[in-house]
Amino acid sequence: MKLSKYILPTLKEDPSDAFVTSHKLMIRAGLVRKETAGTYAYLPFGLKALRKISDIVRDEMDKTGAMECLMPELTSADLWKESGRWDKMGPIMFQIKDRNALEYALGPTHEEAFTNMIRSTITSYKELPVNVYQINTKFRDEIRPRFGVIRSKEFIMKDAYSFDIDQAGLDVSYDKMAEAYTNIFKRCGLTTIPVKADTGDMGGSASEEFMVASEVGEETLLLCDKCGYRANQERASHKRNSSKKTETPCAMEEVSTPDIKTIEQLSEFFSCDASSFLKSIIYIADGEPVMAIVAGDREVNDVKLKNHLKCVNLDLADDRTIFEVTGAPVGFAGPAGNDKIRKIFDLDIKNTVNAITGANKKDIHFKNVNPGKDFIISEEADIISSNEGDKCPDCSSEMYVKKGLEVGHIFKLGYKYTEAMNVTVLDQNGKTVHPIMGCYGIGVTRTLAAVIEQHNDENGLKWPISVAPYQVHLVGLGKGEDELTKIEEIYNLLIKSGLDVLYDDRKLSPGIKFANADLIGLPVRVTIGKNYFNDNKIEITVRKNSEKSETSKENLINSVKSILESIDK
RNA sequence: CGGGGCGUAGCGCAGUCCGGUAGCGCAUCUGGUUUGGGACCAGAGGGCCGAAGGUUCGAAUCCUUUCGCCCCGACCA
Repeated sequence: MKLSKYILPTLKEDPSDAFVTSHKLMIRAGLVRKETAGTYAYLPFGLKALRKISDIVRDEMDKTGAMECLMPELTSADLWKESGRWDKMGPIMFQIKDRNALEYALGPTHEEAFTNMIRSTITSYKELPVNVYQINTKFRDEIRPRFGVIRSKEFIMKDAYSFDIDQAGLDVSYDKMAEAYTNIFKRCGLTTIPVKADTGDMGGSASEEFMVASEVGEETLLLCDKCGYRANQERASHKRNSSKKTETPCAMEEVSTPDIKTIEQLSEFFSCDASSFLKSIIYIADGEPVMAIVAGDREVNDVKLKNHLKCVNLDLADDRTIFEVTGAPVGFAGPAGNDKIRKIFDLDIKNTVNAITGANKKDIHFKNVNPGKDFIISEEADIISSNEGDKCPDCSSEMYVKKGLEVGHIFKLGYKYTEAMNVTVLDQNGKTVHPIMGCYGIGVTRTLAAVIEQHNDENGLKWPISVAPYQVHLVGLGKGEDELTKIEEIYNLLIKSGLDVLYDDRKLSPGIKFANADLIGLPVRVTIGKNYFNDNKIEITVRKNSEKSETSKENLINSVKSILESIDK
């Protein structure tokens, strides 16, 4: 491809609306253009990289025996109503009507579509297991799209769904996907961390996320290097201290705490550590108020609480509700002397001694509050988030925290959809059974952004060869007809050898061409200039490490190919 | 949805406080000189100042409304 005829709108300056590296570079290097918030147009250069990624995904998926399909984007509301997600996922879906007022959703995911397809095509255990997938656009009405293509309203995803006759089969299908994912991300030049994750609204049992360590990551991971424990903060747990404090329990008494509400203010007022308090947070779980009680230095983990309550909606209660159920304004709630509300106690609470907590009266706290004496631990669960420094649940050594960007997610879904949508096959005994499902996603467009997050420097992109839009960047620095013809010869030579070449044939000064080559970051740069016209010397530069070498026209192809082979090793 | 910031040429920005009919850099086009790390000279094109309404003799600038974009939060297979 000749650059003079190529749409590659590179930018010298960072676009004003981009904040993260990948977003800036994707725009500066001419991969994408923003259409509006959360939607991007892929230009030729960006699409080429995207294709490289989807080709890798497709290749590895096909190797596992999975079959590529293509589901409609316009999905009937009936499908969603059947699974119960029309209302449940409502806000995230773009729900639309046709002229006859029939309802549709632009697919935010395709469990229903695939399940429906399988329902009408598979009838016997002999046909199982199957794994079907697609690489297709997803539409999600994100509350806040951000970071370029990392969180957008429209993005490309590879989603796969496995159907097995039993749990043992699902385990095999799941493991195959885990392996394929490891291969896929490795081939894309990404270092990923597989972590245990929450299954969220998807339901199901096991779930792993493939995370790329990144400052722009939206997830917090808890990691233990000693035993390899890796979990998303949403579901990470930690080993608790099992022993009770040795202090002698004292009698509970009221303390006047005018206008002192936050844990911070309380710590100062009582001059003691945040952990001495019982923090009582009021939530509304599917319309019912509940109180979550955790140590003052801890945060309630909404996901864990939601899972424990098995509720669909969990929100912080508004001020009025808080007043109604505690008899006090925000800041004075506590488990002691309040029997009206369902209370969930964190696992640590039973070991507290002489704690301080709200008295359910304005401007009053209790001190020397003790479980068993001043309140009963009616319901106990792990409802706090684990933090840096907490002890690993498996080996008790200290865990640390890293930010992660989710590029892939695999689930053991279970029977949720096959039951809800009544998918059945006949088993060996001629009995009607539901197949068991797994589902497996990869954010393809997000993976592209992740690759760029991991491969760049101050001058621009540094493509791994596997996803580079072109392998070779040919920079021609020729003047007259003669010289230009000689460069053209080299260009043709490179192309004939099967290499994918971008030839900068523009009439621009060398500085611009070099800066541009660095920006768009193709793995190998071949420079044809006066050294070639005078001494038959061709310069090869490796973008990744700036290593330069010289070769002749005769050895060019071999040199380039051997460099390409060695670079990413 | 809450809090903050911003919409002026393709891109990055100044001008807005203090009203007088729009400017800088880069990019683009023409001609010429240049050519191994973002060259130079001369010339040219390009903007209803996000939109609507209002105040005024006169609005990019003041007032009202509205739309959009970015950041933080809530949200998030």
